[in-house]
Amino acid sequence: MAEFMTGIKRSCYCGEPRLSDAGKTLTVCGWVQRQRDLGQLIFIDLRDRTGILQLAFDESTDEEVFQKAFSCRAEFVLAATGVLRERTSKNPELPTGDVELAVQQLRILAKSETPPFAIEEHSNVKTETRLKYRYLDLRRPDMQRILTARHRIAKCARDYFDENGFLEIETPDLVASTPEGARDYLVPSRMFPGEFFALPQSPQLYKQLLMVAGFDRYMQVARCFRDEDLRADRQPEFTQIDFEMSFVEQEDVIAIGEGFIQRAYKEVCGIDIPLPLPRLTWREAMDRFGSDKPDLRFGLELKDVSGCVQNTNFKVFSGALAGGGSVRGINAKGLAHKLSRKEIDKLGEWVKTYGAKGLAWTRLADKETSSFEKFLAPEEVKAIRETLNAEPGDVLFLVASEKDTVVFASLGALRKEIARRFDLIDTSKPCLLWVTDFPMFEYSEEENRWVAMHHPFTMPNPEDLDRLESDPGSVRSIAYDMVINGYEAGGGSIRIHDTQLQERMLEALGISPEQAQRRFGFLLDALKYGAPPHGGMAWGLERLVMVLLGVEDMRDVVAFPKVASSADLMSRAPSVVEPEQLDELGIAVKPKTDA
RNA sequence: GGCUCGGUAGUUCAGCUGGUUAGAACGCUAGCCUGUCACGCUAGAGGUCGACGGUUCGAUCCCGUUCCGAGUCGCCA
Repeated sequence: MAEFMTGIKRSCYCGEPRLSDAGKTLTVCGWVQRQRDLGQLIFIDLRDRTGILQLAFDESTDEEVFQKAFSCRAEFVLAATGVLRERTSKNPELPTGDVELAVQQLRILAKSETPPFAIEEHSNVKTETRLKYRYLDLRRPDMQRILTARHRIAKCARDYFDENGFLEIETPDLVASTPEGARDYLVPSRMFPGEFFALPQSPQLYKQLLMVAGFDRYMQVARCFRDEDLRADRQPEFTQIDFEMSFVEQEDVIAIGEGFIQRAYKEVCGIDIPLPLPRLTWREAMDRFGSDKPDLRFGLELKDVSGCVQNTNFKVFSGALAGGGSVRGINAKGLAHKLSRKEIDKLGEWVKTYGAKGLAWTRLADKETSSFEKFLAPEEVKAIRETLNAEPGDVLFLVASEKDTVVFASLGALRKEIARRFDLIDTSKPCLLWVTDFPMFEYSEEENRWVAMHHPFTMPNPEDLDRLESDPGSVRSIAYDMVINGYEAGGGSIRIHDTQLQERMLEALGISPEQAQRRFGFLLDALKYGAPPHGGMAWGLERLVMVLLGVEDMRDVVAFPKVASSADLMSRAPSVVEPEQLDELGIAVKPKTDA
């Protein structure tokens, strides 16, 4: 039978008592980390979210209390009252290691079954088991630390934006579905059978409406939902630190954004981030790093060698150039003796997953070997080597494709892989930057049309406006991403606040006025009633926690995360529902068909 | 949807070319122990080798299907 808290009150956390508190009568509550039974002497390490305190039971302990201590097992929940005293043998490993509680009263508030895994730091238990018993996993000190830091980052955001005149305003979680962008999670409507709400992918439309409504500085810690496949750094439900402001241009938003991240690093990590943050245009980021979220903590920059093989007879290269693509390469400096022929071949197979047809390479070891130089004229080889600054001991990697996107994706990934494999990343300090001047559109092969790279409400660069219809691919937008250590930590844009321009944009995207009216007519209407120039940005809170704490699995920064199939292993969601529930919603579920 | 990897005791793992009774560590249970702190010592319990089917005299091992998990490509305005 469990005991209760009747008549007792916790006086402090387990991690708090110090030698200076010796002699005080304390009551602590927590979980049994470990019980050590030495016969006539029992020690119990009691744990709560602040730390561990040793409880001591000896010949001075009441027999009944001693018997209770004897029966304690891992994860029992205790309340212990006693006198804090100096230890005879101290434990320098523990902040409370100079003292122990000589227990006079002990209540077993709850017993516990033997936990499926030990509740301790750095536990080496597979994700599946941890997630099934997430409430136990979260008892571990590292998880408690992460969620505490997550709270502090969110609080820091609220403080910072509050101090800068922003109001936190909640936008709805049941919204209209907008097929642009990610797949929506749908919620059936009971009142309108056959109709659906969507869960928001972001508060985008609503925060723009708040600008029209005159709340010229808004922020929100907003829950967002995207029904897409998961990754180690992607969950289907996540949180954005979102803000929007009126009467501003890009520089104003960037200044506010930088200010927040500087403060978050200071408050959470104690790290000073110098401002302003460095910037790269999207073009430069792609050309030099093959990525719109480049990790600048290491080199291995891409070089365009198309010019060196302009008139080459080598069909792989000439074909790529003729098709409108390029030939680019990176120089894995000094790695010739660390990268075997076999490993290079494996990398060649690996880049194919990014659409590359292959990987051309030259290994400048004692004996030079190359997969492609024999097909080139000597002056072409010379030019390539010069462009890549090739020296003995280097390995050169080249990718040619008719599509620049393939060249960038392959080399960008290869660059990261080599850095990771050979430990070339300087992790001593974080690397933050802005990537600006994103293209307005990207061509969707799937849909056979231009789609908005950011979203359809993004302001095009006024300098490029005349090419909106004639050459959409060349139009830049007033959009910017904040990149931290190679993660897209946040992003935003200046929005279109002019009705005519917004209509022109939708037309360029191939969205008919009727479609537009149906999907986000309320925003288009609102723009007609005096919309101020506005813009903003949002960070992924989970990404921020990951990058600030150096955590690599997003599940570790979410209290109750989903697994790759987007299921919850603990609650077993999603689950089938009662036929009555479906009836009420007017929904018939298609029976599973055998493949 | 594609590709790759994994599933063996409560946990983390080992298990050779298919062969008698599937092992280790930690954990767990019991006993002993007055200064431990990853206590120590002694003894013990604990297995549908993810599931189903096939090949075989014989399958944890080989084959097929399937379930679950991980990574990744596609996807993620």
